[in-house]
Amino acid sequence: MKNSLRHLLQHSLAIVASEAGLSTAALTFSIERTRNPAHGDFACNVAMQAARLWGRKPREIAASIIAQLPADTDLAKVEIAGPGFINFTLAADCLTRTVLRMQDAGARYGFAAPASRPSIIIEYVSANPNGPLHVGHGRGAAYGASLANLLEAGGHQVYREYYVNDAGRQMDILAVSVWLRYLELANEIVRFPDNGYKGDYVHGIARDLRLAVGAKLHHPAAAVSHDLPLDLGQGGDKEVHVDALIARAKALLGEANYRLLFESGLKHCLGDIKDDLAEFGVRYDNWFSERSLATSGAVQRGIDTLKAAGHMFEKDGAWWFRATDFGDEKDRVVVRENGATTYFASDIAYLQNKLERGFDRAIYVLGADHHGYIARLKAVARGLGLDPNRIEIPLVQFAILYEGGERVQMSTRAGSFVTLRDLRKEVGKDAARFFYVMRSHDQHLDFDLDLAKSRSVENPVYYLQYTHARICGLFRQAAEKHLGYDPALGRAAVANLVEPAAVALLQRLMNYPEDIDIAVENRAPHLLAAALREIASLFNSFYNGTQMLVEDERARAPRLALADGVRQLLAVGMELLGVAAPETM
RNA sequence: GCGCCGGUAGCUCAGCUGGAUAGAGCACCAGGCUUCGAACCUGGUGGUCGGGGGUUCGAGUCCCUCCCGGCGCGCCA
Repeated sequence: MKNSLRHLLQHSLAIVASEAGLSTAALTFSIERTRNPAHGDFACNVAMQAARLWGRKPREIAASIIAQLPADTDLAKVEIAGPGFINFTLAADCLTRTVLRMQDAGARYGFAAPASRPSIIIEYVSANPNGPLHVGHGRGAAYGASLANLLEAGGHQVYREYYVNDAGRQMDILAVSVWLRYLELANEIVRFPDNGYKGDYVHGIARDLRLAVGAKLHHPAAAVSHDLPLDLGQGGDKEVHVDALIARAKALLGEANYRLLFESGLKHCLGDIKDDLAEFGVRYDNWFSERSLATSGAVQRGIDTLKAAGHMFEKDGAWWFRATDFGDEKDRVVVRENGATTYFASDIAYLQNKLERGFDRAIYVLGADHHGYIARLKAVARGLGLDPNRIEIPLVQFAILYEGGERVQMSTRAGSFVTLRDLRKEVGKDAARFFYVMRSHDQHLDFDLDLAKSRSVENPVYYLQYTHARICGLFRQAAEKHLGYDPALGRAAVANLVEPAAVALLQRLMNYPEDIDIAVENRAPHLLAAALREIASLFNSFYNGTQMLVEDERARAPRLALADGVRQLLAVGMELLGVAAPETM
């Protein structure tokens, strides 16, 4: 609708401008839905914009434009208002035909044609597999999954990927944490490192490991702790201490057994994460192994690419990426003095890999604490000779947990956190998914656990589900009362939808495709959530004030057609957000 | 210190490229079920859009500055 109005206006504008010998080249204008019905359906600011450029009065320009406007069957009225707005009122049947458009489009109402927009690889969560997901990860999961669905609806081809950090020091720390718990089972008590993973799940992994391999990994406590540098709690350095412990584990266990230990931690944690996310309705097309980047030579190739392009230099025995050439704050180490590649080296390879797989865009959904990555990754893209605009990095702000009015501190390492699994058990998948994406990802989220747990009825997700169930109930009632629904008659008689509440609902429904567009372009699933709530609310107003199951078929059929359209729209919309649409509650 | 994200009703938050009288939910007040699902609906109270400048026909939105809060600035991942 906006587009066709824009066409009409541009046609008219060209005539007005040429008659006055003026140019429209620098002229931009907006067409917006009005909020006030007295202003018609759409308003355009073109006359005011032109007034600024041309130095004439806005209302005079508006009058000239209207005079040249071609006739259009969708338009009932065009008028000047306020400082020079041009207000458009649509023809009545243009509005009611929304019901027909919804029926014709079916579940895809508001969606763009598949593959009509650039293809996207989107990565979300990608938490290190060294413990269970906590509620902070939940937000990234809910946002990422909903966004991926939304992008698909918006015509993007979407590929969902999880980057598994199955290499690196954090995983080694998990391995030794498991090992020490394993030794404890045989009464070999070694002081647990301050930097180790203290969560209960580590004991569980250790027990499983003991069952699986027996005493194969056993060593006396004295041999393990012999001559280790002091830990933080002993007045030493926790990093140095834990690194020494890792080295000790490798030395005592040997390559094969250390691998066994390492894999037990990885398998367990990754398996737990996969199950957790699946139960949360968060799915992936691929789980991408970080380690595979090293073994396949991708890491080396990334480094070579940067070297060949002259963006690497050697200093203090290490190899650096000259990120400052591309707008980053500082240069970044890629290969350490000891020859090991950094995590950043994997990032380079992974980005190169993603874009070379043929995706037009790569979206990284990251936590707000990773914002330093934006400049860094864009610098890498440019260094690799790729367009940095192909990378988008929406940051998900922190979810701050409150329980009993107190802020809950979270730390994976200290083992004190609320897991995503616990949250799902308490508030349910649907409420949790909706709660997470109700707000802008850019906004800090106060997650009141008490409210979410004990008074979950107040969660707006129930409003949507209730509305959906209510419409389903309506059709059950229709069948019982033998007041059937004739879709064809509904189409034929849509002009009978004249109640103010029906008109308000139809207007909102007519606008829905635009809502989807805006949500897609802004990577903002919360806008979809808001649109669904408004539509549900408008439907409930209509429903409450108008008897649906009336004897008169020509009144009943269009009302039911409208209700059916809303039902389907809500069901599809909720599915995009990962929320179930029950038929009864 | 530098950088990123915020500051909108008592609370939690919406507010697409700058548009008309700044919205919703909760809370509070007053109403609505012999009738399709009252987990609903109708109406009302409630605002220096953090402060101050600026840009212009017009600023919650853009620019500058200050204040407050969160987060980040490793040869960690």
